[in-house]
Amino acid sequence: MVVAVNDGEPCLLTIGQADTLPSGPFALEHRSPQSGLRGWVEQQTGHPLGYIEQLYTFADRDRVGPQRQQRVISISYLALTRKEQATAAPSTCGWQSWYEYFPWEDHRSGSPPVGLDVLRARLIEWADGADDPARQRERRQRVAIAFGFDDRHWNEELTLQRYELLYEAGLVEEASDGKAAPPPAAVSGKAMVADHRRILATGVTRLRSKIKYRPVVFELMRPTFTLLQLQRTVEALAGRLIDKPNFRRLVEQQELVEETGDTSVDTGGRPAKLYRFRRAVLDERAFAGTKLPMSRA
Amino acid sequence: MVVAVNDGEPCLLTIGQADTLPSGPFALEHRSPQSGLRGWVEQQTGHPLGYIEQLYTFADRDRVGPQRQQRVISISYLALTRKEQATAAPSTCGWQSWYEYFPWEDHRSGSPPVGLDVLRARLIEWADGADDPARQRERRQRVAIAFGFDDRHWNEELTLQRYELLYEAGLVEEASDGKAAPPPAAVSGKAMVADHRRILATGVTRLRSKIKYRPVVFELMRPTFTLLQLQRTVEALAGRLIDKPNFRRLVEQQELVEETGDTSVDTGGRPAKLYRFRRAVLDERAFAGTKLPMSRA
DNA sequence: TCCCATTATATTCGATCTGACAATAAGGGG
DNA sequence: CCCCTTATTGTCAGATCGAATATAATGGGA
Repeated sequence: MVVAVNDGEPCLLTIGQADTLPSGPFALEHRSPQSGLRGWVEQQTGHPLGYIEQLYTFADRDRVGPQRQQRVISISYLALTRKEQATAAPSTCGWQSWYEYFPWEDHRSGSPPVGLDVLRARLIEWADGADDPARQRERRQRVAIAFGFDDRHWNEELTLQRYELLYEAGLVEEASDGKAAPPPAAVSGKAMVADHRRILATGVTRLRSKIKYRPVVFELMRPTFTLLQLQRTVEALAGRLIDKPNFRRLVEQQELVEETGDTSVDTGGRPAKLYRFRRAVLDERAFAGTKLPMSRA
Repeated sequence: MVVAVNDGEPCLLTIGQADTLPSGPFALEHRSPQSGLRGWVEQQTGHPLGYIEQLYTFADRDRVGPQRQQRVISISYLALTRKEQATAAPSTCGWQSWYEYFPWEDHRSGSPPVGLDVLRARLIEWADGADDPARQRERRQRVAIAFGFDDRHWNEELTLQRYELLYEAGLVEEASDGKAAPPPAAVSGKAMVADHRRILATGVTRLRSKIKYRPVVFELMRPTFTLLQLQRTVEALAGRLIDKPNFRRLVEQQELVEETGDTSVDTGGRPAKLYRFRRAVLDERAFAGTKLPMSRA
């Protein structure tokens, strides 16, 4: 799964009918699958992959086809890059906004995305269709948490849980069992081959979580950028709006960026200072998770 | 990597001369390696694995031996269980404190572990032995961050980084290149077969991070426990002390536990209330990472 | 030229959280 | 009944966070 953000849209590299993630067998000439992936993508996009991370390894029997008596092992990766370079890429691959596959995940407009109410209604329908009342309550609760019902807040990090719920409820095309038709693609999103959309959901979840404690966003930025551009990129990934002054405060007090001295020729209004990522922070600081109530030193 | 905590010691299941992690080839009769692992460990320990998580998949050429022209794929897992059940386990496997392999990681005594000063000295030596001054500074900084020099605080989540630094500096047995002898095992820890100690370091890092945002500790607890026992378990994993009142506040305000009504027949002092894990929280709440400066809803 | 729309940047404020520490409660043993 | 030990509760200052306000710099139009 190769991700880039341009013009405020989080995009993903696809092949085929925009329904397949780039993939291939390991070639033995590479030392690791990582380096194989890197070479392949750099050739395709003309841009180096700044960041690669393993997502998950699938080794289940019966994953590919129904009754193959052979185990296929697939290692999925998450990679970050930029797509600006208009390279003469083969027409077999292209960039797609990832919200085409998950329309319900884009909350940047301030209001819920179109179709989310439809999904909610059908999810409640599904929950109420459970066998016994206990299971009904349990389903309703899961749906309420994942999709932010009642007084609960929307949690952008639950992308995978949401996709799994929709799958379980038969509301995405991949899970259509013939019983009930899923909603139109504008609501339930574009389907992908095999379990590729699930891998995508895993990657989105991982990335939305990761940007909060490691400075990986900068892999998606141009060498210099304004703070608003940086914010828009984070918003694109998170799928929700961020408070501008607070975002600036956060970035500045962590000393993640430094001014270049230049200002941006922008789209109107006061010119914005240009910044660059301070790569030194990667050496200066350790970026780790959250905290625990510590004891006296 | 199978982890349990008993009597305040974080333990790990080993085979061989306590230098090998349990492992085996996938059997085709299992649907997934996960279920194969589960069955195998349950048979060995007599206790169900409460939690399994994939750690990392190694698929590099040359990982096993120097010049095998065959790719071996290893999927490593982290699993949590309890070891109380004195099962008639085969003598081939046993439990070892994980601090036997990482003595420098145990900061629960309040003071730095014995031997850490030796490692620090030799690490600085290694840093100063770099080719050019720039590389020297870079090494010193990495060492200072990972091992908490100067005014920097000890960060328990950097276990993997620390092990990798020690490896790079040739201070662990696995990395001995014949040049300089690593410190004695009491300082540099017990070595393991192949890269098993690196996998272990990965697992420790992951677990130390995970306990902070997901309630996985309870997989290591008995059905009922006192808050101090819970705290001691977390401390065992984190390798550092926790403030008691603050820990209690954290656990209670998140409603992770409920009183059983009983009190513990304890080792002296006021009896402690017994608690049990509220499994319902897993359904009630979503446990996700940290926060981002959000916008007005 | 001056005003205004637009966007950037700086500052403030109250609520909440966190680390640190003090105080009180409830047992057992001498 | 005193005292030791551990459990439990409470307090308090500083940091952090979400929210909102105030000021600055540009271009465009009256």
